[in-house]
Amino acid sequence: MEKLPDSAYAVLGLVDKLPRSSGYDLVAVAQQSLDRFWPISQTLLYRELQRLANLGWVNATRVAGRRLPSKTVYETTPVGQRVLADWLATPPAGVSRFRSGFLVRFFFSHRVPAERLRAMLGSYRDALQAERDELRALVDKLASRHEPSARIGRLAALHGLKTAEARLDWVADTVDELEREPIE
Amino acid sequence: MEKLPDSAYAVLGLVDKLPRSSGYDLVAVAQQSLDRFWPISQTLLYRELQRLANLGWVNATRVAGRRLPSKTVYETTPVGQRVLADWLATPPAGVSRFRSGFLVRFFFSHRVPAERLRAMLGSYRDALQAERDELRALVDKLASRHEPSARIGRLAALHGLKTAEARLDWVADTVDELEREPIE
DNA sequence: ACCCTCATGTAATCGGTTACATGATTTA
DNA sequence: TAAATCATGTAACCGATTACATGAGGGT
Repeated sequence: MEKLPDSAYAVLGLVDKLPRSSGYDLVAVAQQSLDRFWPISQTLLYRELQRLANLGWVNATRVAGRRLPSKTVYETTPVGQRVLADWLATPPAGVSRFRSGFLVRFFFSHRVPAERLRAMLGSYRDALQAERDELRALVDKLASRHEPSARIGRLAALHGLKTAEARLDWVADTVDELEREPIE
Repeated sequence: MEKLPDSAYAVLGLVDKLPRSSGYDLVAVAQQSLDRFWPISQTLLYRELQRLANLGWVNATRVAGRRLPSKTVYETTPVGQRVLADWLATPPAGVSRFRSGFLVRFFFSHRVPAERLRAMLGSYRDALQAERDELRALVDKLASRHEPSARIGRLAALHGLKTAEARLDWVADTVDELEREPIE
């Protein structure tokens, strides 16, 4: 059994979650929800859709539109559903590889004048606050709905919210410490 | 001015931070420190080193070793230092794109039996705890040292520590909620 | 003799992004 | 008739990883 990139399974999951959706629809969904913790570009999504169809994990059905342009809709096959279940059960390889544009800069900020360092921390805080506010709004919005997917979405958003809040605390602490004891 | 990937500047930063180090040394440093928030593989590091030398941002000096094999050591040029300072001052593009193998699975866990879901959360918690313990140890180790680089390293580690702790809280809350109100 | 550390690379592949192209249909 | 939405793609590139190759010197 060949091992595909996680993005392939993510697309499989999307198809399973929203059966009989077009690629176009799935792109929109991916951009709104999944994008925060597993970005998938439009091109990639279509490519994976092709692959999944070739593997027989999803069925592609052409639907002639009477008013809207005709489209292809997808749904998972029994095989696809089993593969998806298997993938969900395998723990992700290693810890989450995350790349932080802020931290990599911060790490090299020896020699950076204190004032600049404060500015860096400031714009990081701004970005975090924006993210926190968005996620807070999303959590609130989903709190009123009780279907499984809404609950899961809310919990995923909460994960991001807690993360952002913790990092905002870190920024505050760090600013304090650097004020009390500037570096060099 | 051409725009290079952040990894190029990260390597430039490494050279600047540890002047007259060999590629081999820098690989080791990158693997230990930078790896958590900006992984750079050995191959990539050597490639970027080449590029930086060609650009004149670092000087490469061949050092014949009498006992150890000869090596090439690097140091930033004045131009390189200015470029590095500029890069440090530019805020990172967008928010940090992070990919979570756990969250992407969790997001598709509709239909996953409650027991499995608990197992997923459990192994996520294990990974987080391991990360938290490592970072805690690193923070403690660096707390005793007061040079700029140790302080920055400690603060960067604290960033990861706080993040891991917040996520562990999230796991606990989520396990509670799913116990009180299972999904479907 | 053999393995470990030091030291630096090449080759192949791939996952993913950016930019662009196309065309139909609906709405203003 | 012009813009917006729906819908799907191609081409090119690139950053990064994996796997492998090589060789010298020191330690057991």
